[in-house]
Amino acid sequence: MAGGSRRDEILAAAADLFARHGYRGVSIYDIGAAVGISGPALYRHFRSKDALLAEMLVSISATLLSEGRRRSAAAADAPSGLAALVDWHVEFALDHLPLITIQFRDLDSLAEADREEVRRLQREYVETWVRLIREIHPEVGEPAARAAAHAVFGLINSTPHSARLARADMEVLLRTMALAALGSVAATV
Amino acid sequence: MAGGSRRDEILAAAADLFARHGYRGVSIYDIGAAVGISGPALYRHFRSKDALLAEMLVSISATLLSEGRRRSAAAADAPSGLAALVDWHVEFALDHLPLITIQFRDLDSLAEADREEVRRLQREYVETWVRLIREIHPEVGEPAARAAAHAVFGLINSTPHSARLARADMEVLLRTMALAALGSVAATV
DNA sequence: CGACGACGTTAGCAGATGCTAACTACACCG
DNA sequence: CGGTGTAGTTAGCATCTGCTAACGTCGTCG
Repeated sequence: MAGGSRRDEILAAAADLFARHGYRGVSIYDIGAAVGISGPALYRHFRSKDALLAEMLVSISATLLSEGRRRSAAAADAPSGLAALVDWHVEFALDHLPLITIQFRDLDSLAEADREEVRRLQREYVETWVRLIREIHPEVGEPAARAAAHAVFGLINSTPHSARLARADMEVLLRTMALAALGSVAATV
Repeated sequence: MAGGSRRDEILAAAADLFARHGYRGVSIYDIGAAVGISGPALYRHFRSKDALLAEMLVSISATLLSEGRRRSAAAADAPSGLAALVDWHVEFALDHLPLITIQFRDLDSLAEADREEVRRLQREYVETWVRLIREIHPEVGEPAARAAAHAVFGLINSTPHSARLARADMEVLLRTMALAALGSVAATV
């Protein structure tokens, strides 16, 4: 059924608006106008404004996790697994710039249940990174590895704030910096 | 005059609330309640809710800039100047965790004029970094250096998302990763 | 053809929110 | 003692916003 096309159109428009003005800074009228319908027509496609955001955030974190697992598992050894994770995250961040912004800015606008679901997925994703980091640097403690993973996310997710570089150059720059940062972690023990 | 104490108390409480729920997720009643007064009493100290946020953001970026300039200028050469910037930014991020969150999440909630003022200060701060990066790596283009600076900000500003490490350890970890990331930039040309 | 389901419209309600108005309590000072 | 400025109170207005209700249109299909 191609009936999902309108839903997807709405999701994309909403993502763009949320990224620019924040979840609470966008009304359902704004979202409707962005796809050519007006206001409450959204409720033919989504149960609530919250549900729209929830679907967005859950799908982001689920995609990050499943594809991240797939790629790192396909690697021959730990270092190339970590490199695959870096490549995947960079690729995702550059392809879905608005979603990256939303995920770590509007997460708290979610209802308890959905927020927990997203947090769970994010935690598992982080654990994928942590496991590989500690496999490569066994002397690094788990909290330090987790903090390092978050730091690399921050580095890669900085895209929305710069993005004045050609995409290919940006890809190389972020990957290089991320790997260098990860490689330095062992020295901090 | 110690009359500024109430203002400062309000600013601190508001920063904390804004960081947790976002500017638009906090009402003036919430802020009032947080300092033991109720609602509209805030207007004895600030012209508007916007003005409160504006003062916060301008003061953050002004502090970052002026102290950043001071410390990097005091360094003997470019590499130690850049290291001084890293240290300063790490120190600030760890000391003012809520402010870091607010600055790059609620900037768009500001009125045109104030937002421009903050952006100007931020741009000048970034330029301080860019100049030093290019002095060390002359073969790196200006856009790449700027993107690299933003990436390092992202790395350091990841603090709010982790922070499970003892402060001293976090300081070392972030500084090491930031310097390693910066050192790798030349390899991307 | 007529029923129906999908998708859209406008009107309007209920609650939250920024801000003003009017008033009060009190410290300070000539 | 009376006047003044500071810092607080509550009541209430105007606006915005999420959401529901009631209704219209149209393609599909038994």
